[in-house]
Amino acid sequence: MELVKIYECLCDPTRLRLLHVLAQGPVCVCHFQAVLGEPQVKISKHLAYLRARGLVGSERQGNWVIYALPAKPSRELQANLACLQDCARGNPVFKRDLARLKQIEPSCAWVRAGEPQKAPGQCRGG
Amino acid sequence: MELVKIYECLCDPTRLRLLHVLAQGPVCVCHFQAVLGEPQVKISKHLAYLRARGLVGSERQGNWVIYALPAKPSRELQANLACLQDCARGNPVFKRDLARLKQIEPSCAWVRAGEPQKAPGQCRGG
DNA sequence: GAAGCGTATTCCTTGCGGAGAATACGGTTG
DNA sequence: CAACCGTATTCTCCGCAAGGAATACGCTTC
Repeated sequence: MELVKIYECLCDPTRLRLLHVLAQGPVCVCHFQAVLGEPQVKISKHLAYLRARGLVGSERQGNWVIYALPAKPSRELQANLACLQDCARGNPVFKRDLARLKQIEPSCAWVRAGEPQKAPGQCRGG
Repeated sequence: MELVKIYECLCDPTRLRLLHVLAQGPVCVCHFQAVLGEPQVKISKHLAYLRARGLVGSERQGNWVIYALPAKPSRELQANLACLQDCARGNPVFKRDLARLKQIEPSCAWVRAGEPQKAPGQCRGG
């Protein structure tokens, strides 16, 4: 059952936060580090887990790797991502993640636009 | 996060089927055996897993133990159970379970009514 | 109270996932 | 090409969950 694989991806708090943030749009690994406040290995491994199961896709842009939700998620995935968004409302952890994402956002507008990066500058939102 | 516990319960095919069937109403263990076609140990252990995490409740009636979804599920649980019902539509495994449940149903109307069992008779739907 | 039924709990083995440390990789910059 | 950055992949340890076999439990019946 594909459903089970989806739930396996959802049954870890870190992955839940990653997917919740990704619902806002593509994000690179170092931003995930800043937003979640978790070490790079942890972020990277959970993203690999999600990618291996088709819940996210990735694309390299220079040094950075941008992750995004699939363009055409399956019906099951779509339903569960929507459910997650719904359940996340009111949860302080998820809200804090979004707040941090907003703070960082301006420094990576090019990610959203899909343009190649211009300045080598810092990726971490600071 | 309570959400994670819910997803941990959902990431096994047997438990998914149990919960899906339970959405139709209370069911006793031996009916689960008949409906899912799985051995008693397996059913019983997965039900214990769900009960320990508050996803189901149980009540003894003579020799039988009847399981049911909680009367007042949390918002998260409610949302995810609804999502599961939605995703289950069109899935042959889930459909087959419901079909078997319908066949058995007449033999355990007393379960639904909450009455104590009358005849000792066979519990397995046959 | 002994036998029978339905259900739960051990015990064991197996495999997978999580975490951290160290290291390897690909790409960019001088 | 050397140095550096961002990211990925090892490796090892540990805990938990799944499965099956055997057994224990609670309740009913005779």
